Amino acid sequence: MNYWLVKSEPSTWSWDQQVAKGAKGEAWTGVRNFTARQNLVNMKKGDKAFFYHSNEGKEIVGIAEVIEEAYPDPTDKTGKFVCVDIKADKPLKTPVTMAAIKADKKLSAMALVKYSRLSVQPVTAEEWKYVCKMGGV
DNA sequence: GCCAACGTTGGC
DNA sequence: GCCAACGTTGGC
Repeated sequence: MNYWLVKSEPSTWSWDQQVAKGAKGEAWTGVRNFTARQNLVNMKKGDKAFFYHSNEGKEIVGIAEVIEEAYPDPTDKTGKFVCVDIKADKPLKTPVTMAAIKADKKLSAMALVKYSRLSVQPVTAEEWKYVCKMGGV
């Protein structure tokens, strides 16, 4: 099992919208970056991903699960990019903010801090456990 | 709304 | 295949 972090601006696609989709989930489309694309390709069914709100909130708000592995992104006319399907798993009791992550030595090496522009990032098992604990999950 | 960081594009 | 220019992202 691998862990990931996906980012979305709530004005474009929010955690609440993801939750509303329920168990059938939703395609995670719109990735137009090769590094992020590679991470999508590496996702396996059953992997978990933090759901991060950028711009508004700037915090990890929930946990999603990969329910369909990478396939061509229907919103990409060039055919170069892919998407996966994810469903909302559970929310964090306490959202973990960017400020909290930056302030914590254990998390200061997270891709979220180092590569803030990357929209799909890997998360280590240690980081995963630690953030879950911070989030009260 | 500004600006730094960085990925992508295209000319050579 | 290098590198400058450009565009986009996202924190502040």
